[in-house]
Amino acid sequence: MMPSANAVLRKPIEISAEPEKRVRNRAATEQAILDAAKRLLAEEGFQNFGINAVARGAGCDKQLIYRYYGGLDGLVEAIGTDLGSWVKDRIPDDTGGMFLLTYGDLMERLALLFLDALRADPLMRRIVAWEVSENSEQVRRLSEARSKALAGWIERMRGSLTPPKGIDAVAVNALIFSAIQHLVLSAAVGDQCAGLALKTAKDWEKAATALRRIVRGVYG
Amino acid sequence: MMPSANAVLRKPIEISAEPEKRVRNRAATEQAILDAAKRLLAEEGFQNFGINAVARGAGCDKQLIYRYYGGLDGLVEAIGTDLGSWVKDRIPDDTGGMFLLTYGDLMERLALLFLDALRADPLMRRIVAWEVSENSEQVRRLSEARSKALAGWIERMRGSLTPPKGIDAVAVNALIFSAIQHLVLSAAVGDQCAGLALKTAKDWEKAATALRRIVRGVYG
DNA sequence: CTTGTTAATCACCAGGCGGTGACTGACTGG
DNA sequence: CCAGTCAGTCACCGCCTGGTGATTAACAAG
Repeated sequence: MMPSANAVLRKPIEISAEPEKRVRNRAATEQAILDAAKRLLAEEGFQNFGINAVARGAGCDKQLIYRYYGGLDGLVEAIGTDLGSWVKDRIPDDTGGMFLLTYGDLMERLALLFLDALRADPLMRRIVAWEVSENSEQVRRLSEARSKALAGWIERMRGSLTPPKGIDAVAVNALIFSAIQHLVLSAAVGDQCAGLALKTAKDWEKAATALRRIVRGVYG
Repeated sequence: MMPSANAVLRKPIEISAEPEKRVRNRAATEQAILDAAKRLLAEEGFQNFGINAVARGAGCDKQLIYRYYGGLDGLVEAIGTDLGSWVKDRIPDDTGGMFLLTYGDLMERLALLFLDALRADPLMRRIVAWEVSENSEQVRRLSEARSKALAGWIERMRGSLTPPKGIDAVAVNALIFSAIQHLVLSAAVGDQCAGLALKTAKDWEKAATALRRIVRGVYG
């Protein structure tokens, strides 16, 4: 049965400059799976996101995903847990040296920070798109984790500032953040949104100006 | 081989109160396919939208979809063509008896009309969600048809009104319509958006008020 | 060297998908 | 009456998906 030839065939595929393969290291494999899942979701979107694709991306057998995460659902939940630390890593927690005197100052800054953060994070964008496209249990949990982290961030930044009397800040802010999310998502797939080009830095500067104007319009 | 039993098996499944089946009517079949596609897309979303599902929904063989529409792409394009008439059917084209004196009056009315129209139209919502989730050729065409129809509607309603000087109306409006779209989409899947409940009529009234406030904030 | 544990893999399953070519059966014009 | 046209159906293909035992291989302890 040509054992030597068989051995050659069975040798794992060696991508060049990959000297040694980690073997029998559960923690590392778990991490590799989680990383692959996040990478895949960020790069390919949720459409072709499945057990097989993740396993392929992690370079391991899909069985391990069932073992270590209890299936795709558990894996998605693990991503959601990571999401809690997203805000911390991606969005500055201080005021950047400026003194925020009014609620309007605060919201302008938050809106612009959120805009940039979302633009820079493909994974987050895919999750937002996922949220408005599907209603499964897994995506609902993901959505919850995200909104909780975001609300926490806002609360932390808010300090003792309070919105102007007579304004439903929750509703207004929901609209403002909705605007940012849809704008960024739309730009990510087609470099434009409702006739507004969103490609060059100058385009984005215009969008930011409009956003500032809107925020200032409601909050002064 | 029990021909009689075979005949029974081959008899088409009769759903009760379906007395006669349309036979050999191409135009009707084409329409049935298109209707099934729109219905499926509206009810199930783009995730499980495929040749087999549409054929099943239309109660005909998928081969006919290839023949009459040249495949899924052509079918989607047919949906896009229909989209042009959406605005006409769904959103009033007149000013509802009110005189719009300012650009702010106009945009407030447009925003509220668009909000209600989108809330009432599941197909449109699915298409919007699709737009921000995928980048294929078919969805790009769909997106284009939609945005063109929308832009035309706005242009028609605008009349001779012009935005205030010094305001980038394109950018501002893109943000406003983005806000509406994301809000409605978010509500459609989870009855809320960024902590704002969107279930009861009262909830929506709050959202509409906030929207009015935002529009008035920028356009006066 | 043997035994047990556990990381990791393999082989296989049913079922759905998009897609294609051959077929049936009704109507129609010569 | 017969041949052509055309709506509609069927059977099949290869591929991929999610999911499940059974199996192999590395390592540590006795």
